[in-house]
Amino acid sequence: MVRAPCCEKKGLKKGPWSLEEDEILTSYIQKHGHSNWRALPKHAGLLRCGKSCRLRWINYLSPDIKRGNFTNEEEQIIIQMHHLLGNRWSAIAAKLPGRTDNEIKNVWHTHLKKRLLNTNNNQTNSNTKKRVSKPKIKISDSNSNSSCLTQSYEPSNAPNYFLEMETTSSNDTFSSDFSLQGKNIDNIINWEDPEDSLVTMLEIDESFWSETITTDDEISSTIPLNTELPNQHYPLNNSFENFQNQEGYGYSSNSIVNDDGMDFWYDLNV
DNA sequence: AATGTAAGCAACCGCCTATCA
DNA sequence: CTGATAGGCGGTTGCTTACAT
Repeated sequence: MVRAPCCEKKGLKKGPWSLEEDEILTSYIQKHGHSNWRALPKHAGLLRCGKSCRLRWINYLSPDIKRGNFTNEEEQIIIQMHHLLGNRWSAIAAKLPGRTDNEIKNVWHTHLKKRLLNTNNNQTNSNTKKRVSKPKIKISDSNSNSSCLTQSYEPSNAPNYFLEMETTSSNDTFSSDFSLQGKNIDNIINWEDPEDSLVTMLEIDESFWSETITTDDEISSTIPLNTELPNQHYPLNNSFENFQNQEGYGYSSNSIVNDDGMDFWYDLNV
């Protein structure tokens, strides 16, 4: 049985919101909050479905929304987080306070994707023989010397680990997820919580976008199967499992292949 | 000035998961 | 355990505006 869309009730308005509707919704939420979106329009006197109200509030009316053009820094963050997370717009938005997933999605499709494609084409044209290395995600001991672009995340009471990423991929449909010899990175990193997250923003570094030749042999040793990960320090969540189910990607112990045939590696040195 | 085309963006649609009875 | 419901998410649509011819 297929559930009917919530907006199919007769008489519910669709399309752009009027100023009056905005004022009604804003006023109601400021007074009563939005604990129940489905019941909200009825109580507020709006001829909209709850989903529509929620979307309007979250994407436009909420006082937390930051308006205006994206800064270069914000765009770089989106680009890098997209390389890490793929089209997980809400997760990316969690790293950009005041920006909504919808807004980020729009910016990606209208600006950043084209920009990356152009950049990639220029690079390809300038050196067509250059092989693009496979993107590589590494988690390594913070005490080790590494020349890789390094993101430090050092939550209190946690061992010092670094998340490192090397990639030359500019594939606009690139999506990613990680598992570590059967242990997935989402069990280590709570992407949704900026307070507890191991991952803060990757530092912008020109080398991040440079093309390097990487052979499989260069990838350092992977974590032994019996290695204990410091899960006790990091809240578990099930986003990996959800993502896996939604996207249906196949993955093995240390490589992932997406629909476009792109694979990548990660390793964990402890 | 009129028309066609592209770009930008708000909003909708459908699916998924979490929750609860 | 099962089914219904609500909230959330990503993909997509379609309207509006800007720009080109």
